Amino acid sequence: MLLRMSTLFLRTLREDPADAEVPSHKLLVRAGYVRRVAPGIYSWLPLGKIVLENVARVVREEMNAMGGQEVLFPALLPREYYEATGRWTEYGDTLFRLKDRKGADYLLGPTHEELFTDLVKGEYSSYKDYPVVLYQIQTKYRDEARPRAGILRGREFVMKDSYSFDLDDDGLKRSYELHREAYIKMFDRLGLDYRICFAMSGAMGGSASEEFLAPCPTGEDTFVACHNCGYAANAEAVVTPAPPAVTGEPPALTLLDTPDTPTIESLVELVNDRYGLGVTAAGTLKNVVVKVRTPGSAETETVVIGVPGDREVDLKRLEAALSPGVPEIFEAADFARNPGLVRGYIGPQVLKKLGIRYLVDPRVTPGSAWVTGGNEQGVHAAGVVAGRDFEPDGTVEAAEVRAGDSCPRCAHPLSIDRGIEIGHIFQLGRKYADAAGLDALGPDGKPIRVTMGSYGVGVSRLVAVLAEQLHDGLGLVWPREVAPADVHIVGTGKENQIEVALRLAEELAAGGLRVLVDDRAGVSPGVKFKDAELLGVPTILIVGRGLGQGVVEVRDRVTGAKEEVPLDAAAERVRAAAGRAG
RNA sequence: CGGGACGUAGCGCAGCUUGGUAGCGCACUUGACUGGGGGUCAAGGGGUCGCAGGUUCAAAUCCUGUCGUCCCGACCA
Repeated sequence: MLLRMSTLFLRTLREDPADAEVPSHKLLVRAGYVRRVAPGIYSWLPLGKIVLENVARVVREEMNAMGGQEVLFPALLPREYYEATGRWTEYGDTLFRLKDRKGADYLLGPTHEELFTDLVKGEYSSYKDYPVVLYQIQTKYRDEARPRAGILRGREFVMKDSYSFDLDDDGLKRSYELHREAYIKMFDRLGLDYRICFAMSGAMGGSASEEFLAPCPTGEDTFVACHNCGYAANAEAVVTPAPPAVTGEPPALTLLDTPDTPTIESLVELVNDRYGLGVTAAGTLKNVVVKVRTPGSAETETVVIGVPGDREVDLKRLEAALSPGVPEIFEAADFARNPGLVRGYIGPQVLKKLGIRYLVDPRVTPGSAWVTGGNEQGVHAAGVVAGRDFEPDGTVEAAEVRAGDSCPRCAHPLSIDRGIEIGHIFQLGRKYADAAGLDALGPDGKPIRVTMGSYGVGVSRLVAVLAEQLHDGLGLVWPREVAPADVHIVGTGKENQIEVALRLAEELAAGGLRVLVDDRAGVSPGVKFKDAELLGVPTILIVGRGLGQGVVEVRDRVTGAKEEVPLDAAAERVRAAAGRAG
């Protein structure tokens, strides 16, 4: 492959685009890899397209190696497929919907569980056909509430999604493990820094699930990690270790006169000043009211969430815990309709009487005593004991996770970081097979319900994540496997440098190397160097002022190391750098 | 959904307060110089000032509406 800068469709930008915040977005636009078309929708220009294809190639190779077979479904889908599984309604506003000329409902696929399931059902009917793994690399559409960060979180993106079909749970586990290993191989090949985290299976239903997160300050996902036992989990999936139940004589319930205590801090201060109780914020029980909406239904259920007062409710965690229900804010009008709930002074003592479901943080163990609302303006209560003064309807993981919280596995303090989800694997189970009636005929002539796994990799997102993790002050720094070229040859000078650069380029390209050569006439050396650094090809070969002495310069984009090499040894030197010696 | 900011050349921005000739940098074209760090000089091309309505002799500028984009927030009892 030989790309000539003199004719390449490329324009680099000196300035950052105004709408870019994160490094990957700025650099991919500046380096001429992508251009914005609409919010969350981008065009891939020649160099960007090459990188995208390279990432897809790595993903494809590893999928094929683990036994996956590639298919391709349409992005444009009729409503009926998503009707059967209830996702036409469950998916909500995130689904891109459209109508054809007859007024029939269509959608742009956000994922393709239904299609895969239906395809297998149509073709396979015997237990002898299983197991099978199918995948596709395809454009997906999600009408995100707020697309942001350029390629990192778009409304149109390329994703590899695969599905495994097995006859029993052991088979599913095996398929899941195979994917896990394939993902490890592909992400290692891409040179990424990533963590495998326990995850929630979310709206997809199902059980075991892990996310591959690339640590990154601009990441949208929060995850915890234990440096003692290796436990790592998405914040939404972190399990709070429950302290043991409290035994012994419970304190008496007493009402406290607490005017003007709108915040937990003010409450703690006043209670300690006035009553000398010595409570901390963690000893108070904060009760948050939400409305929980079932997707596709107009009905909402009022639910009260109880968390220790020193912690906020993490809406993402709550949402994950209540899924597929969607929690909504309880507004003033809602309080007006529920006079039993006294804003700012809610205590769980009355909830049973009001018929309101009460879910508590796991720290609220049986027998534990709390300072909480007195259900009357200006009144709180102390010695409110779980199991005696109120009975929770269940526990919920809704409280925020903090650095230093105990690891659920070994009790070591957890660290907390941000990351970008690049892959997700999970054991779907039989949800979609049930919806589609996907059975295999067993050896005994009886149907076996198939069990499925679902596995995703954000292909276009990986391009942005690589840019995010691998760049410096000068520009992009691609790992060789996905770089737009193996070598970027710069010809600069007014003698015959460009001619020599082109000759070298042709020689290397003929030998199978992917070559980008800067053969632009009348462009100053500074500009060419800056462009080379911005574009991020791993090896830069400069044919410049040294040519008179018969030497050229080889630079390593990653380390910045420079080396003078005789002209006739240059090709061999570049091949060695590209791992293609000989 | 809520809050904030912004829509002026392909990109980044000024001009708007105080109405009257649409400007700067990058990019682009031509020429000369320069030739190892986004170089210099000169001459150019490129604009329905988001859209609609209004005020006015006159609107990028003032008023009303509308559309769009970006950022922040999404709950603190």
